[in-house]
Amino acid sequence: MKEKLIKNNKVSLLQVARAAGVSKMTASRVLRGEGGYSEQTRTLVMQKVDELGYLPNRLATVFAGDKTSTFVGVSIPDLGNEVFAHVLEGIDRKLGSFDYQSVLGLTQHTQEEEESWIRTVLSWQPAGLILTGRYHSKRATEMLRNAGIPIVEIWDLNSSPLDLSVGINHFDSGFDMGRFLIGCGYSKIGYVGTSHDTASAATTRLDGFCKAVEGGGGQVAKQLCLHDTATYYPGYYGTEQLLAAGSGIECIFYQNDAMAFGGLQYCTAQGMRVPQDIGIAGWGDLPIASVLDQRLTSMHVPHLKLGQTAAEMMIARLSNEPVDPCKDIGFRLIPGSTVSHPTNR
Amino acid sequence: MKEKLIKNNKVSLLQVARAAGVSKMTASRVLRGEGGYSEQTRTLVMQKVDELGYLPNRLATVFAGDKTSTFVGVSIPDLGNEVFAHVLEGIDRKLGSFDYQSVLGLTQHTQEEEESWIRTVLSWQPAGLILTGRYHSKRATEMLRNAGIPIVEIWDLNSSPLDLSVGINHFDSGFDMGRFLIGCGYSKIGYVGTSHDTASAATTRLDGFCKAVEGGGGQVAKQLCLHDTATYYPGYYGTEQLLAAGSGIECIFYQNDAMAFGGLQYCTAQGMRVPQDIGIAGWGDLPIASVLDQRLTSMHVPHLKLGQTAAEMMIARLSNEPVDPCKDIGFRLIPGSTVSHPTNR
DNA sequence: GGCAGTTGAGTTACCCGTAACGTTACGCTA
DNA sequence: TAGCGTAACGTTACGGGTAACTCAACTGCC
Repeated sequence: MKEKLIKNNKVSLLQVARAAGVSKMTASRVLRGEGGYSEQTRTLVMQKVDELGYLPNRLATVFAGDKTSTFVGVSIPDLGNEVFAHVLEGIDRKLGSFDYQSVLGLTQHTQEEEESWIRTVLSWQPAGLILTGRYHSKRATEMLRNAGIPIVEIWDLNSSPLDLSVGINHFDSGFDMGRFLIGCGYSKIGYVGTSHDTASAATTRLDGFCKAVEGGGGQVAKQLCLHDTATYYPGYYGTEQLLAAGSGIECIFYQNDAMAFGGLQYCTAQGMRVPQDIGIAGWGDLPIASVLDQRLTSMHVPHLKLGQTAAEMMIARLSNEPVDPCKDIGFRLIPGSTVSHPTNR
Repeated sequence: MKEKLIKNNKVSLLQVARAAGVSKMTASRVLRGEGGYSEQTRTLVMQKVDELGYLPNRLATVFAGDKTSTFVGVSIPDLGNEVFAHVLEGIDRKLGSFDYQSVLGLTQHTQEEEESWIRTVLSWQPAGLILTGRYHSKRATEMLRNAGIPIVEIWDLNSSPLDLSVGINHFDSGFDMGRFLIGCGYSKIGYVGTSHDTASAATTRLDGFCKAVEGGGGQVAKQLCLHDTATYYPGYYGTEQLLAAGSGIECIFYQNDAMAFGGLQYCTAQGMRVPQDIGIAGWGDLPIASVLDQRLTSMHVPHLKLGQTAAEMMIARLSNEPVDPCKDIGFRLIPGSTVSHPTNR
């Protein structure tokens, strides 16, 4: 790119104004359409804008006005997990329609990554932040409190959020699934997931699940937390590992539907019948479930809507409209046919 | 947030300097660690930084230095399609490790969205742009040329890029798949996809595919381009539509593996055997393929690596290192077992 | 003819950090 | 003790746009 040589070819407002034979201020007024100029002047200025290919410098605007930008920082653990890709899609589409831009941060499920990302992104004077999860490092929390900008914590419902929160109660969703599986007559149940972090929604879910199972007289015979991403293949080999011990597990609960599908495939490949020989339950109700010949037992969570809602709350706050600080987006159990229902017995 | 009332609580360098009893410049030098101060001064300034919770304002830095920011604009068509989620993940991880941030733009496959996003994002003085696809509106192209920043066009390999390009030759990948299927002995082949845009990689792929099939004496009997997202369920019902006509189609090529899996499920549900009764070929080699009991015929494309490479090229350019302007990331045909091979006949 | 009101345009200060240069103070040498 | 070098720090200008203010020219009305 030879243009780099002329790197100061950025056309500024002053140059437009000069070309049009007016002052910087007049040009600025025309650009902002706030009146105080003649139609003739307007036409002339706009013509020069076109001719010179002037693009406003928003940094200068923010800088001058002591305002915030139109950036919204969005932290997401990872995109290999379809769930979060959908959440992000919901966020960015909604933000975009209000002329805000997402500044992405993939925090890889670690608080250190999150803290360092928060520090960086705050230095860009964002209009607000949307963070996945409710657990942040001490220094991060401090920075967030002092930032003086709207903050939406998503995914994990937080009854005492830093500012705003939208998500679901993961403990309850795990609990409900546990109770449901107990109700189906299972007593020895396994779990396959990937989270090895105590401060994560998946862990909270598992806690709720265990509580319900144990409270219902069952037993979470084995919990497998793989060091891997929560997708198909880990579900497959995780199931293999889980069942290898031969501990008489009757049903497996997975961290999400992708893993559950992996597990389903493993079981089928081994000649096991689902649900007669083993029960399979997923979580999240991912799109893949729509084409399986069995309805996967799962927990429906409106991912896209969750993202949209987070963005809407952010925008409401930015527009100084009243916002309910805590929003439970809800979940819904899908009984499906990959576990055996008592009525079928 | 009551803090909004004190919205000017932003601590500036001047305040730190005053608190430490030094000049702004001294404080600045300490912060940048470029020497020219005593150890005593350094300690004092850093202490005040901590006390006051000072966070640098990077807008001011960029503004002052006439430099570019550490933003990289990244345009992606949509995230519902797993393929692009992986590409984005590759990009953001790599950029992040070099302290650059992605500013996301979901362009929904339209040039108008892209143009408007480019205009906005350029006004933030990004360090560079990564764009999906090689087709841009006239005005967008103009803006990009005048921007004077590195631009990486990804996905669709572009032999004469605006600046840099990395991707694959979609025509060839379609052509290879077409030739392969013809070699398998198929002659009446169908296609199911979602793209209704002539300026898209999927369309280019289909063109290559048709050319190979027709050149090989076969026939692309029916092409279905749904107005939907390229995921599982459209693959399912698209297959239903395609086969409803009863035109004797022997094999179906899909826009990607997710759609192919949807199609596979439809066919199986209808009692058809794959590949004996019908052949199924996908594209992209998505993770789901790793757990199917049949190896899905597909085209492997290193999505994550594509994203990483794009980010690496961007960083090289930004560091003034030499970069090969065109990089073919390549693809690899996966014969799989969902089409009947001549050797098996 | 004088004055208020309107319209267009110019002036200045400011936002925050950085580069370039100017100033001060101190220690060393002759 | 004058002279000089240099470490340490201060001062100033700048960048692009905005807000608030001033100023000039022209209109219309009494």
